[in-house]
This record gives sequence, C-alpha cells and structure tokens, in this order.
Amino acid sequence: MAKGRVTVIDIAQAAGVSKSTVSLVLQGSPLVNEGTRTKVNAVMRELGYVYNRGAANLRQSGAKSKIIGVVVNDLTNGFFAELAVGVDMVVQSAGFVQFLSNTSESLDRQREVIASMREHGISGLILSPSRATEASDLKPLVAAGIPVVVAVRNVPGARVSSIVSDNREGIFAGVQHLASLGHRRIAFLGGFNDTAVFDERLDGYRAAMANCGMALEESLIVPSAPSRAGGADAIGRALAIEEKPTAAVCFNDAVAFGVCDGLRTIGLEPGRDFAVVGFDDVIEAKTAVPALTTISVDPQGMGRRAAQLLLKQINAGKAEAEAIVSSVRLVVRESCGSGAIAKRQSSPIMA
Amino acid sequence: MAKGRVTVIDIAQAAGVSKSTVSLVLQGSPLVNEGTRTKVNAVMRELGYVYNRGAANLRQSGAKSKIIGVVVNDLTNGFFAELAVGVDMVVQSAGFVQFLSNTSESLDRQREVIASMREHGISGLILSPSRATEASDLKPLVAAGIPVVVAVRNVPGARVSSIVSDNREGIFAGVQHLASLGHRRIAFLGGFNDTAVFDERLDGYRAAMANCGMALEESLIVPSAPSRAGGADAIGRALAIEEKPTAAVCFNDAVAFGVCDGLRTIGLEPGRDFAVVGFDDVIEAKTAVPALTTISVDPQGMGRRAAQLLLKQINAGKAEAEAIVSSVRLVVRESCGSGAIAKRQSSPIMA
DNA sequence: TGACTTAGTTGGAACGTTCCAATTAAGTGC
DNA sequence: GCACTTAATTGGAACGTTCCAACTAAGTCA
Repeated sequence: MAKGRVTVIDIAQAAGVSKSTVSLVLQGSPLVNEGTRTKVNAVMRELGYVYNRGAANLRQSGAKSKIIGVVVNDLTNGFFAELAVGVDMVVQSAGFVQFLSNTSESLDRQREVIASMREHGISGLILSPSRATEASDLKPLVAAGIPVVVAVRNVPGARVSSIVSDNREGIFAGVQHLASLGHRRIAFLGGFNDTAVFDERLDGYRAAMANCGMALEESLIVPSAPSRAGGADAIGRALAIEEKPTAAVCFNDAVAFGVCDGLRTIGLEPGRDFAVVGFDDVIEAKTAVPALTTISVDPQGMGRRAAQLLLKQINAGKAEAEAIVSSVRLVVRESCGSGAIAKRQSSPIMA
Repeated sequence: MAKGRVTVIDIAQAAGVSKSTVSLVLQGSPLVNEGTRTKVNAVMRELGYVYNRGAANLRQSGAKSKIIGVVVNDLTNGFFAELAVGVDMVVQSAGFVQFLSNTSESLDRQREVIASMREHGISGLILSPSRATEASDLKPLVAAGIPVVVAVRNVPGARVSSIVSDNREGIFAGVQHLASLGHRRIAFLGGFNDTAVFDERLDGYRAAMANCGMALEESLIVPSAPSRAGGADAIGRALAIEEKPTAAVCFNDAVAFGVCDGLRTIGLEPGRDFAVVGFDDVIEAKTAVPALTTISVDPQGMGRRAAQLLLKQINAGKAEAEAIVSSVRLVVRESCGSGAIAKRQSSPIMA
C-alpha cells in the first residue's frame, strides 16, 4: 500500500481493462458497460485510489481546475470572514475548492498571493481589494481570460465584475428613519471624502434630505477618519456650528461609536439627547450600550452572490463584466431613542 | 498573446536555449551561466510567462505541491477566523498557499473537503475537527504520509500532531483568582460532560479547589449545553442547592453570559452579588456589561504555531506526531467585582 | 453473404514540467 | 598532444491523466 501512488493504470490492471476505460468511468461517461463500471469502481475503492486532478487539468489545459481564489483584505474583520463563508458555501457545493488568502491591506501581499494562485491554476478569482488596488493589478488576469469578481470595494477602471453594497440606499434609509422620528437637522459624519464609498453614501444623504424637504447645509457634512477617534472628532465639530444638529448618520459603525463617546464627554446621552445611526452592523453594534441603530449589509449573502456570479462566468467561458449592488437593510435598535420604534427589531428595505 | 499558454519551451525558443536550461533557471540552479540566466529571465517577463506548478509537481511526484489545506469547523466564529489568519501568515511567507474550507460542524462536509483537497495534492493539513470526528477519518491521510495537525480540539486515537489550548491551567487560574478574592464556594458551570475539553477543564477546577484547600462538592459541578441558554439553566440549578455558591467558573463565555442572564432574572447583579469567570475571551467579552473576566487564548498565535509545526513536518518528510498545548492567560475585567483588581487589565500565567 | 450500425473498448500521443545521463567546450597539468 | 577536470548545456524519458482515432464483436438489413 505504501509503495507510490495508486494510478489509473494500477486500477486498469487490477480490473482487467485499459486505462482509457478507467478514465471513462472516472468521468461518468455513458459509454462504458454497467458491469465494467461497477467492477472498476470496486477496485478503486479497494486500492484506495485518489484522483490526481493536477495531472488531469494538465491535459485538458486551461480548462477547469476546480479551484477558485479568494483574496480578502482583512479576514480578522468579521465582515470578511462572513463573506468568505458565503463564497465557500456555493463554491463547495459546486465541487470546487477555494484558495483563501489574507492581504492585511498590503498591495505587495496581494500581488504575491494572486501570482501564486495563478501558478496553481485558479479558474477564477474573487477579490476584496486592498486599498489603492489599481486596474493594472488585474490586467494580466483578465488578459489571460480568468474571470474576476471584485467585492465590497470597486476597482475603478478595471473591466471586471463587481458586487458592492448599496451605499446610497442605506444612508437614504437611515436619514429617512431619523426624519420620521421628527429630526430636522441631521448631520453626515465621518469618512474620508476622497473615496468612492464616501461619495456614494454622501449622495444617499443628499438625496434623502432633499426628499424630506430638509435644508442641505454644507456645515452639516463633516468628514473625518473612518474610525472611533474620527467620530469623536467629527461630532465635536458638528456641534460647534450655529444651529446644531439633533441627529447624525455616520459613515460607519466605528464612527458612530466615536460619536457616542464624544457626546458623553460633553454630557449628552446618545439615544436620548441625540440620535445616531451607523453603517455596517458590526457584531458589537448589537451589544453596545445603547445598541446601535445601523445599516446592515449581509456579507454572507454577498459572498454567495459573488461566487454564483463567478461560477456563471467560469462555466460560460466568457467573462462579461457585470455590476451587482447588494441590497441593505435598516436595523432599528436603541441609539435613536423612541422605545416604541425600537420594538420592531428591523425593517427590510426595497432595493 | 492570447494564443494558448506560454510554456517553458516558448521561452527556450525565444531565448535560444533548451527547455532544460530554462527549467534550471526556474529552480535557481547555480549551474547556469549568469548571462544566460538574466537573458532567460528577461524573456520570461517579456512573454508574460506563468509557471505551471501543476505540471511541475506531476513530475516530482508526491513531493512539494506548495499547497496546504486548512479545514475549520466554524469560520464565522471570530476565534477560527483568527486561527486561519495566523496560519495564513506563516504559510504565505513560506511560499505556500492554503485551501481554506468551512465545515459548519458537518462531518460529511469535512470528509468531502478533505477528499477534494487530497485530489488537489495538498502536502499537509491543518484541521480544526468538527464534532465527532474519529481517528478513522484521518487514517487515509496519515497512511499516505500527509502530515496532519489537529487544532483546538483533539481527535482521540489519531496518530497526528495536535495543538490545543491549556484548558486545565486556564480554569485553574480562574478558580485561583476567585479564591484570592475571598470566594470559598465556587461552582463549575456548563459544558457537555462527555467531551475531552470538558474533562480537562473540570480537571483544572478540581486541582485548583484542592490546591486552595476548598471542599469539593459534586453538587457544585453542573454541566449543561455550552450555550447562553445552557448557562442560564446551570446557574438556576446551582443556586437551588443548600449552601449556595458565591462565584462560578464557566465552561466558556457563552455559558458565562447565560449565567449573567440567569442571575439578573432572580435579582442578582453579576459582578456585585456573584462573581463570574468565562473562557475564550470572545469579542463581546470586552464590551459586555459587566465586562467579562475570562480566560483568553490567542487563536492567531495558535494558528501560527500550528502552521510552523506542519511546515516542519512537511520539510522533514516525516511526520513525528507531536502534541503542543498552547498557554492561556487570565484577563481580569469586571464580572468578579472588586474595582481595585479590575485595574490591572490582565495578568499572564506561566504554562 | 456482405455492407452497415452500434456498443464498448483500446493504444498512443499529448499536456508542461523535472530529472538523468550524455554532450560539448574550454581549461589544466605534465 | 594527451588524459583529465570543470562549467554549461542538452535531448529524451517520465509523471498521471484525457482525448482521439482506431478497433472488435455482435447485431441488423436487404
């Protein structure tokens, strides 16, 4: 048993057929006699045969390796872990395996792992690009005809498919929720104003303010680092203006938490004295005090859809670039006050 | 450019050498002339050559595929995501890539993905086994000489390496901490009593109780499902006995949270009226109210060590089974009361 | 009977590498 | 000038599979 690998030739010999026939059995071809098939299968089990996929897709060159690559920028972030799980689910049931690598936002690492995956012959790639990824980074892949789906963040200029969450609609819903609670002066806090995601969210803010007939003041828009510290800073600046806001939609949950911190340092209690809406629905959003009202994106679902799209392109043999925006829902908790409303745990939104 | 793959033969032709020489260059052999080497490398870059690792390790059969498999039972759990990241770090810098699959505790899935990975020629496997994994599940792997490292949970009877956290020492430290705060009646709550992990933790409890000269009463040990609901149930039963406990070490953090719930429903405030210690240090432990005093294991470090061990075995060509227990530390927060002590954020423990 | 069809099987070439033994070219010692 | 060493290169076989064209055996039709 321990002598070398069991090959298709060993099976052929033991079953008294040719290697070609064994190969046919392997592929489930209808050309082989039922008797031979069962015989061959029995021998395989008996000898502990392991299919050598490497050899196989050496022959059927370029075709199906049954491997896809998944590269994410931060797997320690629950969001991306969920994304990976979603991908894994559909990929597994399609009989594929996935390479999964983490880049920690490093462009070099990203380049390395993608190169490495190519050497191993991936038939497609799902990429949650690290910051500053450029279209040129993906150029060789698409030139080689390998389908690519970028997720979460877009790569401007790259002719690949993408799936991102509906940033505009999410913030829109957040603002509308605040308006329905009676707020008229609503700020937009946090985020670097030179990113595509920021633009989309700000766009949603503007649209919702207009939609509710509220004044749009530039002083109510205060960018900052998309972090807790940035949020604390932003709320400070927002409350320094003449007509102070009474509520805010935040660039993300981290900013929202920072806003809560900032409010408390000046004696205001978030949820009671000031309403706060986040974005992302990170795990802590549920357990924080007050529990954060936020925009929830379904990362696992995004992963599933990304994988489905990729598999579709792999099977089609042609990668028609396609852009999906993943819908998003408002989750009402306690950070906007109003216990009555907080009772309905969440409300879905049409995309 | 789009016509087929660029092969080593194309390079050879373009550079005016033989394919053997190109191969030598690829492997960084010192046998080739410096001039030829740079020439060949230049041509490779020019033609956009991509190394075909599949073909390579078809030839050097059984040797190094530069792929390792990682299979975890629940990637949505932050603990395992961190573990995977740790593995990825060392695996990446060793020039390997990892297959990563999630089993969601399903034995069937686990079998499938492991089989699939074998077909793709992994040179080693890191497995955080799903419940009820048996030694026989790993038998074929070790028979084929593929190194296996099981992590987090042990697989009894399997002749493979393992890395698990120091369950005994962790609980021991928890009990000792409670004793140092003056508690004399300390319960051990939660966990299914038919698992190896339970036994190890209970063992730590017994040893610590004995060590502190405290009575060991069986009624203070109450198993339950290792979940929040289980914890609530367990504390109820623990407080129904004659001489009630004043503190508890819990099987894990989920149980500990359940214990807090249970305490509150009968009007007791955890951290003030009853001391609670968890195990795992999940993310919520820090943000919960009261913040949970718990035993922290370093999953990323575990992942790194698991990967190092596996690579060592792969390089050695022989898989000497080795058992590592990963040390663990007590993190003191607020769920045992005593603000004075809570000030020192954590205290390391000798393993 | 001979020409066909059909179901099942088969040998050999090919995929892109690596390894081995063989070869060439040039230098070295005497 | 000969036997040697050394440095660099090379052709061909091999790895385990798939694909193709060819083949066999048996049945069908007129």
